[in-house]
Amino acid sequence: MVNQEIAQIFYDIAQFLEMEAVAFKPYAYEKAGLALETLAEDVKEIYKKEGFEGLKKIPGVGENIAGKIEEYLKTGKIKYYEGYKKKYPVNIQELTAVEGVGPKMVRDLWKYLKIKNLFDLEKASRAGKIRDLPHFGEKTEKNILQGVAFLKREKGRFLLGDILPTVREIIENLKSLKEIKQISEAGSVRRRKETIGDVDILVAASKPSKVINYFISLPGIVKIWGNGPTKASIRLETGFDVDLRVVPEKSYGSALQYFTGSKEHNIVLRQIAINKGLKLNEYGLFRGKKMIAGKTEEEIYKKLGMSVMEPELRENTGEIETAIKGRLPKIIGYKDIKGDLHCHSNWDGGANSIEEIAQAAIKMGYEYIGISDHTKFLRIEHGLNEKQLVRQRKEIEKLNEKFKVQSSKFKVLHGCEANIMPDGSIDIKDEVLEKLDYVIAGIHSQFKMSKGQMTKRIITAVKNSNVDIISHPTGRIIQRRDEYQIDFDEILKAAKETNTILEINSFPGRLDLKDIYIKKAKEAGVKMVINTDSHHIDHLRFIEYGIAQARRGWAEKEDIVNSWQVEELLKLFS
DNA sequence: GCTATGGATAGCCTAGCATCCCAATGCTA
Repeated sequence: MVNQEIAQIFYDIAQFLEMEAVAFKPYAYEKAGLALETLAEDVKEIYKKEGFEGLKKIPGVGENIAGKIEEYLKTGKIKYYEGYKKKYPVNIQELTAVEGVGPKMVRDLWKYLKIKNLFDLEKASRAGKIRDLPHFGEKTEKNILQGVAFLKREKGRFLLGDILPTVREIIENLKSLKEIKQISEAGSVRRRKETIGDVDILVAASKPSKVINYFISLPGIVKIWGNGPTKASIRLETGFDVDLRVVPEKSYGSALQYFTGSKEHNIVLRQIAINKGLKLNEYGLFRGKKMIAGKTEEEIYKKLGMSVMEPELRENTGEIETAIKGRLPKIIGYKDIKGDLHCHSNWDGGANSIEEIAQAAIKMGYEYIGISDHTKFLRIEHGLNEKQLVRQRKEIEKLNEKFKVQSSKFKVLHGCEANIMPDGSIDIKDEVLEKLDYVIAGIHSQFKMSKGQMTKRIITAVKNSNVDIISHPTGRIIQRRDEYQIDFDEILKAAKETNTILEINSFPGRLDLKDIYIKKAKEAGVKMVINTDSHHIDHLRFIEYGIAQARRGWAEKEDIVNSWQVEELLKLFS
């Protein structure tokens, strides 16, 4: 999307301005970039419909920046930006991505050593050329070298699903210290963002130094970035960084609030505090020198005139205004899911039998489980044909009989994950689809179609009366594959008309739908289902990542059909 | 450069830590 391209340019401009130590403008460009990035509509469309004035309605976009957006839409270039690129022909994002390198350093590295990119930076630091520059030293050079090595190895961000288990382990480990009164993850982990830069852990403790010393001696640490009396930062051998911050108990709530973020959310909160004649920082909420709140997050939000909100909502995407009006949604809870409708069994090459999956689901406290194996087009995944689906149905019926005899209310539902062919048709005959409890349809081939074609393809599937659910609707794979070119609004319209459900796929690398689409679907009145797409019973636990994503998209129980009773669900499918 | 207030001007979130140089700056969160 063109939004992304322009946002990227604005981020670059912000960095160039930082290099020149220009006041306040960098913040303005960054803000505009962020607004574009999180904007659901295409700026091209906005400009087409509402022109220059429409651009100015985007928050953080005024006369000048709107002009630059217009210039880009018309010419594909922004002269102001081209000027800076000429003046500083450096890859600023790449260089500032190195831990410890910021715009001012980039400026000096360019000025003295003509360093343009990561390659130059690595070469110069290896050759020991950086240590002799003014305001640089041996230590800085060494840190830069390590930063470069890390960046080359990882792209710098990790999937939430790869990180959360380790974070929980660390927290459990720290809890063994009796000095620790309270502990929580904070930052993007607590907000359950789909990718995590680094991990923040917050502790309230009586003897901070003891906690810090224990923390920096945890197993699996490969590097200690720094440690002071109240904070420490380490890198684990798994590759990601963990920051620990220790605060006194009376400030735990304000520190948790502060370190949970997001940054944008906090900026607005601080502004609200200032408007009320107060000051908010990580130590508390103050009137003059008097602390009026800080022990809990609840009291801080309350004093600022709103109720406390779930961390997943804190992205400054309207949650503060909504909270002030007292209209925060009651978002779906982590225990609200009653069953998983997207599980692959050993019939299509998954790891477990249907009975094993059912038993695992019962253990998770589910009331039902849906078996949805691939269908015949996906030969590589051992997709089932019509005959096999009929045979599979018999096995499931037998299993359900068994549960009935055991007077268990648990139910196995029979579905499939059929393929949406390039023309939008489904690779299984209607008369077989009709006999299943439900049908999931998804795209597994030919991802690169034009926007018009792809939208039409999906809408054709949505309108098929046998199709109940569209799996991983946008097809993106985090850090690996972009979403398909689609007109999401059109798809929503069709889904609403036909009561078709969109999946929130919980697989850590998919999380598809993503949060802004979930919000849009909810607003459009389109129902969703949170599924894991399990190929092994160990994958069933991924459901929490899908739930997190749903929460980030403000979804409530009524929006998520597998938080419903099985009878309601079957009624919807029929 | 944006926003808010009022029609031109003020204000823009805040603090700890490391490094380099011995008080200030830059980076990060």
